[in-house]
Amino acid sequence: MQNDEIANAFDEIGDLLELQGANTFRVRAYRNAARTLRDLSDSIADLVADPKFDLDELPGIGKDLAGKIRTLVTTGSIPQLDELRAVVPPGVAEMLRIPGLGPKKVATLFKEHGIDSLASLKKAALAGEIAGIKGFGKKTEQTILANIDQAAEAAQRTLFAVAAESVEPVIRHLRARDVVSHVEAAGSYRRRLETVGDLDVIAAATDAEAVMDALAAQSLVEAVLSRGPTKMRVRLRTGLELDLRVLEEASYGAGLVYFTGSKAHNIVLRRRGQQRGLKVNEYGVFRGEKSIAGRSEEDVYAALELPWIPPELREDRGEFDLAESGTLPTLVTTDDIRGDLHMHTTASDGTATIAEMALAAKALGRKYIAITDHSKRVSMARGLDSKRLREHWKEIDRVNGEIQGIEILKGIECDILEDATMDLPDDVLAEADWVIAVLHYGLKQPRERIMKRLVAAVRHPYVDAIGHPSGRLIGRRKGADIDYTALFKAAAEHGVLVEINANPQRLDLDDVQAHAAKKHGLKIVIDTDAHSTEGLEMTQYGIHQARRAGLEAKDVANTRTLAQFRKLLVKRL
DNA sequence: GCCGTTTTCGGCCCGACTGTTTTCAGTCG
Repeated sequence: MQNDEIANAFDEIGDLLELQGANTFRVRAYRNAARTLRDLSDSIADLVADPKFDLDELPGIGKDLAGKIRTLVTTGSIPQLDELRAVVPPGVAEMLRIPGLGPKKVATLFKEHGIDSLASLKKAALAGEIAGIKGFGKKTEQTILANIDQAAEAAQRTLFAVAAESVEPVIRHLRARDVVSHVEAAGSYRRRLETVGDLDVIAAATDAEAVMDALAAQSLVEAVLSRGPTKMRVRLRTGLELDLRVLEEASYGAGLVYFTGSKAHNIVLRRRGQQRGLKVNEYGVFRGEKSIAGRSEEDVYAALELPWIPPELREDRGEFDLAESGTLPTLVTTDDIRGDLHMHTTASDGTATIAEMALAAKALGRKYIAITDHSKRVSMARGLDSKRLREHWKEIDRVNGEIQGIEILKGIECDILEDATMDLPDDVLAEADWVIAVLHYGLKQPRERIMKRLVAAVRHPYVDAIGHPSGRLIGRRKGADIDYTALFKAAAEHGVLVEINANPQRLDLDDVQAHAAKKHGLKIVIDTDAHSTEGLEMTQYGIHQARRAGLEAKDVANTRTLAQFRKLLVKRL
């Protein structure tokens, strides 16, 4: 059983308990536990099986929840969840997805009016029966009708790179206004999550109305959804919704902290404030009525006796311990990257030639690249067989001799076949400068077979790195079922690198696994997997993921010079 | 249901906005 499934079960218990009007702190305990489990790199099923490990050592997991995890892993179900499901039909929890309907209102609809699904809710709303219910009204009924059809679809999150195209023009537009002294995107966008739900923008200005007017006039804004004295929510033409919050300059830092989140990080900050007799909110840090910090983020953290914490680490996943002990990492940046070791050319499914890719990479400041076209198994992409690959490598040598200022390595993205053998013969792979082994096919194989393939590749004498390990496509395809602990142990033993693939749809390894890889002593390589010259600019997305994993430049192999990089390829020394 | 620098009970983060109310509950982030 995967960690996600266990976390989802706890989230579902939280939802169902909340609908029953359970104690809110009890509900929160289930949600906290779900978060802990979801952020865990180790397989929970393995931890359950490990007699030396106590589950209640995990944060937010006590005796009771530890028992429920064990029950779920060993029996496949939790009796409490089954009982809750029997009392609350599945359609009731689905109603929670409609904006404006929370647990209290949904409980009223279900218990007092027998509405138990989105379909029956829609019918009642169309018949005008909702407006008459106590606590409801005409507006609520209209909101339900306006949102119910899209609520039937799963909550959509937007890839970071796509969200950037919505929020950056808005930021530029507001920044150009005289009335605005500072403006910045906050929320999960600023934390560089791989996907964002909605956008948060925070501005410092004395005239909030003028800022909100400016936003309303921005060409991307389709509709104003709500507007108060300091806060406004709009829907953009791209479909994303955006919250704008306007604060005075003296509160800007506190507001930025508050709206950057994460929620879990903020809760720890405010609790920390409480322990020091301080109140922390979006206006500042207060001792009684008196504000003692708020102008900058650094002030706010300092008032809580902490150094400034980079947004990418603000998840309550250990950053407070690092901050307190003065051991926060100096996170890797795009400027640290010297090489790009995964890209395609017209030889397989890329759109640019070797020379075009090399010159574009050079223009971005790269000192070395590896050309890694597909191997023959990927026939759709015109993958290379031994003969074509050797010819391709000759061409690479020729171009390498012609272009100054960047070194081009002869590489290959070689498939690990379903039977755990490599797609190209050993004598060919031996001639490469650099071999990335990847799974493209058979991603749905059971964990045992997936691991057999990955471990075989790691042990192979000429494999230097494992590329996009899981093969996932965010929001579209679940990755292979991988035992990451076993993979990282094997990779460490054989001196194999693991990739963070910077393609915004992949970002594979993810932040949790990349952090775990670092703890296993592995070096990570951040590659674009570019299929065009423009694709070479995707390094930044991989950097985001690496920063969220807490990686420093020294943890990333391709921050090194080519000579130093080659020394990491122990199999080729 | 969890947890401990006010510790094994009694707390558990904080405020804006909306809609439905006549002073506030519910929802959201």
